[in-house]
Parts: sequence; C-alpha cells; structure tokens
Amino acid sequence: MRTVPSILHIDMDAFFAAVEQRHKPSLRGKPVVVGGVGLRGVVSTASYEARAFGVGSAMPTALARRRCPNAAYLFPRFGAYHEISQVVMGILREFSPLVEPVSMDEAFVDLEAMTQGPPKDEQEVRAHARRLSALVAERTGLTASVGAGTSKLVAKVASDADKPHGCVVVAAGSEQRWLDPLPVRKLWGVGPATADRLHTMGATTVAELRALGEHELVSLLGNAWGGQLFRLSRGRDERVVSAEREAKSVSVEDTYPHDLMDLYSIRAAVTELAERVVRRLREGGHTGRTVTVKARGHDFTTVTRSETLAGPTDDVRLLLPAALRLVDGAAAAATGQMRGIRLLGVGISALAEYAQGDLIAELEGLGEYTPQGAETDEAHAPPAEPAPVPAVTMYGPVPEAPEARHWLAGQDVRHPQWGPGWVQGAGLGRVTVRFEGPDTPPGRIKTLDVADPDLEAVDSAEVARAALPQEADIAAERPAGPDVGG
DNA sequence: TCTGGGGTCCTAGGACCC
DNA sequence: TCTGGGGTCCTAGGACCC
Repeated sequence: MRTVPSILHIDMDAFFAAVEQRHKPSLRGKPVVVGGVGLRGVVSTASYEARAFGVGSAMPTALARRRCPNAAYLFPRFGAYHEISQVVMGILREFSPLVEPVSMDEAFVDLEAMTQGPPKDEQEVRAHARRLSALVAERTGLTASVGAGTSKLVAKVASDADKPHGCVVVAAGSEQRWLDPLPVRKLWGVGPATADRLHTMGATTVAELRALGEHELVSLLGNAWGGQLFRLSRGRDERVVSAEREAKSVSVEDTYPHDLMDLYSIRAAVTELAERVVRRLREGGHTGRTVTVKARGHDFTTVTRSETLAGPTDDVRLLLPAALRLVDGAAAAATGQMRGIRLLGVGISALAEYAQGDLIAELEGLGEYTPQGAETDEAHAPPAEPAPVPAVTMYGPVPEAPEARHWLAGQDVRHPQWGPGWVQGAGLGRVTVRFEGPDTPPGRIKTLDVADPDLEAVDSAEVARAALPQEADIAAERPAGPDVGG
C-alpha cells in the first residue's frame, strides 16, 4: 500500500462536445450533442449546457432531440478528437513515463515513476495535479478533471467527484472513510445489474457493501468479481498502472437504419464488414484465429456465433468464408418470427503477432514475387492451414439480381479442371473466382474473371473461355431468395 | 425514448486428453 | 465393466466501461 496518493486519473470534461465548442466559437455556451444523428443513433457526449436539459450519454438521439430541440447535433469527428487526445497524452508523459491511456479522453498516470523522483507527500501530488490541469487548459483550451489516490480505483472515483475541472486528492489512509458514503454504483465495475443485486442484499452505499462478508459477495457475484469487490470496498486495489496493453480482439459492427430483411443483403453486409475488420487487423499488424459473427434482431435479441480456424491469419479468403458460414445461423437465431436484422458485426480474436521472420522466409521461397495486388496478399498469408473446401458444385446461370450476386460472394465452388475455388467478388455481369488449382504455383492463387455467357464484351471473357468449358459457368447453388430465419 | 461502436473480463458447459 | 479427476480448448452469453 502506498503512503502517498501518487496515482492520478485524468478525465477530460465532456470531451467530444468540448472539442466541437472549442473548434467552433458559435457553439460555445450552447447545448451541443455529439453522437449518432441517424434514425437509430445514441448520444456519445452532451455538453454541460445540454445536460441541463436532461440529455446524457448513451441516450437515444431521438429522445435527446425531444428534450433539447435547440441543441446542435453533431456527428463525431474522431480524427479531430484523436489529435487532441495525443496532445493530452503527451502532456501526461512529460510528468511520468508511466501513462496508461484508458480511452481517448482518459488516462492513469503513476507519479511513482517520475524521472525526477516520486512525490514525497500529498501536497506535492496536489501541485503536480494542478500544474497538469493547467497545462492541458493552456495547450488544448479544454478542461480536465483530475483525481489522485493510492490506487487506481480511488484515483478514478476521485476524478469523477468534482467534475468539471475538478481536482480531488484522497489522502493515504483516508480511502475507506472517503468511499463509505458513496453509492455502490460509483465503484468502477459496478453497473446496473450488480447494483440491483447489491440493493437486494441491502447494500446501497459502499459502507453497507463493506458490511457484507466476502463469502456472501462471492456467492452473489462469482469468484473473481465477488472477491475483487470485497477488496475494492475496503479501498484495496492492487492493479498497477501499465503503459502497454496488447489488443485481444478486433471487431467491426454496424446498426442499419432499416432492418435487413433477406439473406442476400445480410451476406452482402457481412462481406463488407469482414473486409473492414481485416483491414483493421492488418493495420495493427495482427493475425487472428477465432472469427465471431454477431447478429441483433429487431427485438434486440443478440446472438454470436464463432469459429476457430486451424491457424492465425489475416487473409480475407479464410476469414470471409468463415464469417459467411456463421452468419446464416446467427441471423436465424436472432430473428423470431422472420423479422429483420438491425445489427451485424464481425470480430476476430485469439490474436497473434505478425510473424516478420516467416514473411521474409516466405518471400524468399517465392521465385517470381510481384509486390502488387492479390499476389502481395498471398505472399502475406500466414502459415495457417486453410479450412478444407467443401465440395459444393454450383450450376446454372449467374443470377441477375444484384442481391443475388452479393450472395454469391464467398461461396465455395468447384471446377472440374481447376479444382476448388471461391467467389471473390460479384460485379455487374461477372464474378471473380479464385482457384487454388494444381498448376498454380504453391502458395499462389490465380484470379480469373468468369464471364456470363450473355456478356461476351467483358475484357477477360476471352481468357475465361479459354480456361473454362462453356458449360461450367459459375452460378448460384441456390437459385433465389431464401428468407431469414425460414 | 427505444436503445452505437469499440473493447475487456468472467462464467459455464461440453469435448477431449491423460 | 464402470468410474474418476484435472487441465485445456472451444463456444455462447453477460456485465461492464468509455
């Protein structure tokens, strides 16, 4: 246990809204609401002027508009917030190298790690906190609230205790006394569900929570969380400030303004989400093994379906087929009486670090490596075992409806000459199929455009006809419109 | 009023192996 | 023939945070 409250927690006040007011002087002093402005948007941040009208975070924008029709409703500009966030984090690192960002507008700073030596007493901590707050105001024009304590929990609760522009230092030894009168809901990690359960046990304040035995808490909340809460309620929190935290998962999800009603549009949406999540995965230099698809029905029923691949990968050609295998079941489970899908998501977890050494070895093994397009993608493919391709044979004409072509994307196909392949994309009048055939070089993939017989003008038609027997047009296994949940 | 998008951590059951 | 226990992995869901 520290004898000086040397852990700081910094929390920017109404961050997104404050950035907008800073950026646009006409918004200053006026209610500003940042968040989803669409049909199904929710509020991210409300300025203090808007909060006076009863507008708050996580509230549906529709309700906010009713409560505060005269506010400015703005879509978030994450780029701008990120820039200012970097400035703030930079200031924090001038104080101590040990900074743990929690989000764009929040961070812990451990003053014990200060290069010029840790603070000797509470007064010194207070001086640092005030100086920090002043620097943030000076360089960003925004206010922050600062809390200090001997643990992360106390620092966090303290920064919230006197918002906005507050500075609360909880002296070492006084933690319990300071926490006791607070409602349990103030404790980090106690949400609505836990608060309800605690209330039924007669605990509304931290003092009352402390009266509960450890055994009681564990049986009520489970082993990990019950034990943790027992310690937290006594101001005991051993968690350390940690500068680097490794990502565990990457995910992308969208809520659609109108429910998706058929499998065609659902599969098209999943294809798009999978491409986005793979892009993010690669940007972070990660590969991942477990693919998760999330679906939310009209009535908010939310289900996830996941599948673990044989090895980690960042290759859409492995991740998209997995996502498409999962989505039908997820969508069916999320929809009751054939109603629509309001949200879809694709996530990747069980992340591994990108193996640089393997990449180089792989590139050297490839005689004629060309650093562009699909070939580059293939050279980047990690040493994952591709899932076996099921022998789905697709016959018949290419469907005309655009939705049907979208549905084709990701489908496995088999060609008598070229072996197994899958539909990479379905554009107007043609589909692009990737084959991994016996005469393609090891680890390489050949991309062919397969022309619809009605569209002979397509550039690659000549190539396609040379390679493929006329009767082997790639088309849908299922001809038309299966319904969701049917 | 009708519920975003990005995450983390925990639990619990079943499969599988030793 | 019947019956174990422990460990690990996978899947699904839930609570929570910003």
